[in-house]
Amino acid sequence: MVDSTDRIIIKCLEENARTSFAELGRMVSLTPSSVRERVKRLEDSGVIRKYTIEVDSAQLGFGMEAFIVVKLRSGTLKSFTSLIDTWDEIQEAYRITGEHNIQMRVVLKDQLHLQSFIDEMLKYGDPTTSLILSKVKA
Amino acid sequence: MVDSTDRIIIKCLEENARTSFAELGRMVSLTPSSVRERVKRLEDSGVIRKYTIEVDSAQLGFGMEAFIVVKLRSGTLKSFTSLIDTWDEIQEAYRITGEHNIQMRVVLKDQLHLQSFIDEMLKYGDPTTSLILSKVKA
DNA sequence: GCTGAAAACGAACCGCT
DNA sequence: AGCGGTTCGTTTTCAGC
Repeated sequence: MVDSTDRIIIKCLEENARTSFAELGRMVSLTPSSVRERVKRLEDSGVIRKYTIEVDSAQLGFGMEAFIVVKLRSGTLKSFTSLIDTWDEIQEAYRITGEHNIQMRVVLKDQLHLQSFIDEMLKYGDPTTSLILSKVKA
Repeated sequence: MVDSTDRIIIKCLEENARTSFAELGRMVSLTPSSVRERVKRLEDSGVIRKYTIEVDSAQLGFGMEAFIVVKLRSGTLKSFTSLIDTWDEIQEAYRITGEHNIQMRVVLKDQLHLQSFIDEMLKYGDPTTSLILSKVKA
């Protein structure tokens, strides 16, 4: 379903999601029309989930970034996941295996903000916080 | 430096990084030229780090996704970080505070692949793995 | 699945305010 | 910072292979 040409296109779009079909075509020796058809297929089949940007949240006033894993108390999973969209601090969240049930990456203004967010998490389970010092890859 | 108009533009681009300047202009009541200038400023100042896509790695043959945190042995940090770009499994990696030094998200073909990757990590420190069950947000 | 051509649209550039 | 005009490139669509 996904051939080597598609894989090149995907890699280019991972590098720069605004690459034109014309330029993608130059990379894979196809016309813009053909590339367009392939990209459409990749979108429709869900291989390409989303076109997005990576943002420096520090410059938006969120100088603190952290991973928080939560061990939810029994019975709180459903209410927790239904609330997850309401917490703006959460950039991404995953259900995971192991000691904890949820892993999240959060952005926060400062220590006080972190404290209040942890307090919120304590309503549902047992959170463990690791501050992010720097991004080492991608 | 970043006003409320910029914030709207950023949010739109997070939703769809291929939104045209023309359409962004409609959202914030500015001409395409003005939006272009703002976006350029956001790029140059590093607020917008990258235009990228989110991909369904399962459909690319990597059916297993995991978070791995590593507690590096003393002295191995530098060699580890210099090698980080050579491991294709690692989608993103961060230096973090706490018990472990490195947090990564990795994609893998299957259990055997996971095993060999963990073996690789064992050369540098003590890895702990949590499989990703599903993405709950964003 | 890929191509090529036409029409529509958007991006880039620049002078102006 | 924002605007509008020109030019140029890109996207879209579609008939044809």
